[in-house]
Amino acid sequence: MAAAPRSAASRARILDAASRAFRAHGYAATGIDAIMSAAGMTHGGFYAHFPSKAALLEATLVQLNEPQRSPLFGDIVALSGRRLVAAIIDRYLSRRHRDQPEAGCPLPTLGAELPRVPGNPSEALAAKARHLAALLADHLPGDGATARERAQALVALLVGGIVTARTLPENHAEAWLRSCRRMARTGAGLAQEDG
Amino acid sequence: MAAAPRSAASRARILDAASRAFRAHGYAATGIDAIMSAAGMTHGGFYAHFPSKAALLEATLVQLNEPQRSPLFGDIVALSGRRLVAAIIDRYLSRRHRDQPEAGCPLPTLGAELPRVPGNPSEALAAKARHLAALLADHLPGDGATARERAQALVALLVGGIVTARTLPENHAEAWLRSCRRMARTGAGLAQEDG
DNA sequence: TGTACATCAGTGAACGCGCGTTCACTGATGTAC
DNA sequence: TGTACATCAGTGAACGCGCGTTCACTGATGTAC
Repeated sequence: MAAAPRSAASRARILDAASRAFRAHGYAATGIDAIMSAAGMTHGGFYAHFPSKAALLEATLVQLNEPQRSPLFGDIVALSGRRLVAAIIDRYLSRRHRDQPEAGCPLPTLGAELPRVPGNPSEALAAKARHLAALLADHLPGDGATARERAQALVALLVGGIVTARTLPENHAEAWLRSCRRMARTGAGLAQEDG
Repeated sequence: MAAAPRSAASRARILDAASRAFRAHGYAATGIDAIMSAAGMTHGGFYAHFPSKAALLEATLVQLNEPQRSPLFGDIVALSGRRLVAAIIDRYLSRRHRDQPEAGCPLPTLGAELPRVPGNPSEALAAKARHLAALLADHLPGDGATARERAQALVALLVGGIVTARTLPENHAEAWLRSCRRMARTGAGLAQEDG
């Protein structure tokens, strides 16, 4: 039996605060002090819940990989086929996702930083990319190999669409995202519907 | 007349070292000490050349926006039309670019970090994205509006392809990049040639 | 119900350490005469 | 050609500051009897 958790509620608050802060400001730029403040505590108590900042990062990524926790896709499990694919494209490449990194996918925010952090935390990110590609592949038209290929490129387009849209000023972001959504639908083999 | 530069060669060495280090390790994670060491000097002399670390970042981005300095495209100015587009896609989404961030495009490495840094250094990155999109649009098939749209999404796919491929382990990166290249060619309206 | 004690969760001060920045100084180079 | 001096480029020690981590301590909760 592992040691009993101290306070499950506190641990969950720390984990949630960290998950949002890492996505909003990056891993290195987020201090434990800020995380604990957001969780309503002082920084000293942190080490009763997690052995290190690196372990906290790992825990946030594991949690984000739980399907039911997936930030953007919680309520679209009822869909399937091209309606599912279209919904993922539209939610991922949305203005809301661009503007709220703290509530979005960790790939655009942490994808560039984590491969440089010692201890391979980017493995969890790679798993996220592969899971998303597998989900898309299951619902794309075409045979298996073609669908898998398209799904991989689609993930890249989603991630890159958000990364680039976040560097652009607000008034250019919307048109940019629309262009990305259009290529995503075409690349996915979906019929072009509305803009 | 502005003050005469101290040592143009030293300044250029600092700028080059910083440009590579920022792309390799990110902006915040790169110390002035490391940059000056790479330039063959001690850290104290830095402020004779640049007023601050932020100004150094700005200078590196401006330099990377000079067309003739563009890291990946130096020797393809002779091409045009779909051959140019195909060459950009193949070089950008290459194993070499994935493996050598310090010599590559700043968008995948700094795209997520700079929008969070105070002082809007990401404006220079946005300019990079727009310049690349404009270059592609000039050589894509289709009318102006369509070409511009496709070019924007293409930039997103290029950037996202490298970001995601860098999170993946080496043995999966090659197939992933190939998938991205294929969708990029299709999305650009090019005929599918070899893998 | 009441008392004594053990355990628990969180506090806040303190520790190294590295970073951006400053600055007095050194040695080399250039110029005046 | 030689001397005296000013200027320049880079050195290295020092400064605050913030961060990850540690730890002695406090107050609250639970349990034994």
